[in-house]
Amino acid sequence: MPGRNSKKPVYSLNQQPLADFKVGVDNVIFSVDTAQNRLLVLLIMRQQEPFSNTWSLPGTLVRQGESLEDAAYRIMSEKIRVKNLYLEQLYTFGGPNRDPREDLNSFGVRYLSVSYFALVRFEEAELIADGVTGIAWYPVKQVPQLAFDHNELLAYGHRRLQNKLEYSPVAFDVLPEMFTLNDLYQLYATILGDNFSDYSNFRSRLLKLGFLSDTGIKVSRGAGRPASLYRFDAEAFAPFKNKPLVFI
Amino acid sequence: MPGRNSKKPVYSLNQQPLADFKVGVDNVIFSVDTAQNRLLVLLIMRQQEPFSNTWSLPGTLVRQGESLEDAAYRIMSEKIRVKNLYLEQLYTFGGPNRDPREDLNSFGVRYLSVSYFALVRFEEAELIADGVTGIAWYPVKQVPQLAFDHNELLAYGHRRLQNKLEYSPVAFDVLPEMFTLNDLYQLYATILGDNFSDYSNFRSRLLKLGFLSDTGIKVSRGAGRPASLYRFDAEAFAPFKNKPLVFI
DNA sequence: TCAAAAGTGTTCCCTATACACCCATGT
DNA sequence: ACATGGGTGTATAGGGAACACTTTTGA
Repeated sequence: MPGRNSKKPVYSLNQQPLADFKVGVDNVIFSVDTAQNRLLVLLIMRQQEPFSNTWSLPGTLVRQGESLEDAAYRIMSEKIRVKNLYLEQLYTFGGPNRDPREDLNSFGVRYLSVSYFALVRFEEAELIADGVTGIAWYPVKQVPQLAFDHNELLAYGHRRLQNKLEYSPVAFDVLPEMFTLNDLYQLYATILGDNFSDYSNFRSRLLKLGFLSDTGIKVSRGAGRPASLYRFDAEAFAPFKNKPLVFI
Repeated sequence: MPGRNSKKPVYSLNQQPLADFKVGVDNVIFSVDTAQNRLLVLLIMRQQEPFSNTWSLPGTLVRQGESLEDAAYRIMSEKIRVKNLYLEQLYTFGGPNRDPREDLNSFGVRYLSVSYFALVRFEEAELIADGVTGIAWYPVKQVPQLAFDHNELLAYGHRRLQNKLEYSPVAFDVLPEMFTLNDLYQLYATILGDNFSDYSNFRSRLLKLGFLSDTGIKVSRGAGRPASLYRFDAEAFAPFKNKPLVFI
């Protein structure tokens, strides 16, 4: 294999030039505003070309020695301070001419984008405003036109989030240590859309599964009977691991 | 942004050098040997370092002007001649030091791998033996130690195939135009493992869904009552599109 | 004492499962 | 005739959807 930086393109065995890539990572970061029952996504106002002054998903280019997941976490840490989160790879877009930068001064270098989706706790997620870049939580239902193909990416991430929620216990990664069953229900309802299930049925189904333990502690929120705080019991959940399990 | 092939690494705004990538595509290609009821995967005997003389999943490096999916299809067309197939992106591996080539004469270039999984018709898939490279269908249950992290990749692809089968009509992409319900049942049984469902229940469930149309044509295979040939009716299936639909 | 929220129970219906049984063909 | 595989029907159990009802608090 020829060395790096030879002026000629690298050829494979059958003499076809290989493409050179920079790799970007874009994150679809969701959170749930339980007060207003809205699903939010984190957007960044771009300051550079291409798509300057356009909202976009937060992204970065992968650095030397950095894994894809490292890069995904780095984006998070540069934009928000969070404790609880769930992160998972989404999809990879890599067609030529996807990124306008390929046409400019790139000299044949292509841009490939690996996307991740994340779910974080809204209450604890503190946005890092650097005074230069615009950054904001947008209700998913009201996102404007985004840069690149980010609208599609968001749609794809949204679908994936909905599936994850139905089939795996992501919710507990993002809920406080102790929570009421109504907190849990609201989380499901705002992500999956209303009418996804009756509250009392949701309740009994989950309790019957047996991995939610009642702490006995009661909390009162305004009028009404106080609610029990529950805790997710990871040990009791273990047998369900990797099993198709439907929560709704 | 600095031009290509400058001797210095490319720096982003905050002076961190970006990684340069070559992008590989690896395919997990499945087929079903209905005669012997075995799920097969296509393996290639590597001829080059690293992992020379080791079985591996068929792969290639992405060329200039070629999309990821193009590359995935190119792998297929270089190894087998197929008509019916289903292809879908799987996962992207991109950690540093994943590929031993990065240590050799790569001078900092990293190798990222985007994997695809495919399902093809075994009967029509004609392997292209070039006399040099070993190529073979291996029963999934008997695959040996593979190059790179390909065993994990295969396991991941297998799980994804099973899910796909349960929730979407992939089977019909890979079945002949007309097929008996037993053909369909066997396909499901060999991929999902036996005891996934009773035959007669599988039968009535699918027929009730209403997107399989009886052609009236009968085929006799040895002893026993002749079976009806059915056809997948894409129009009748349309309403189920994107809906969670369980076949098993 | 009444509204609001938490929590329990009941009814109905649908469907997955496990079979038993009938049908049409080759030998 | 009978073995073989295709195809139909039925009885039962469990679970989801809808909703009525009870309990415990704040105002």
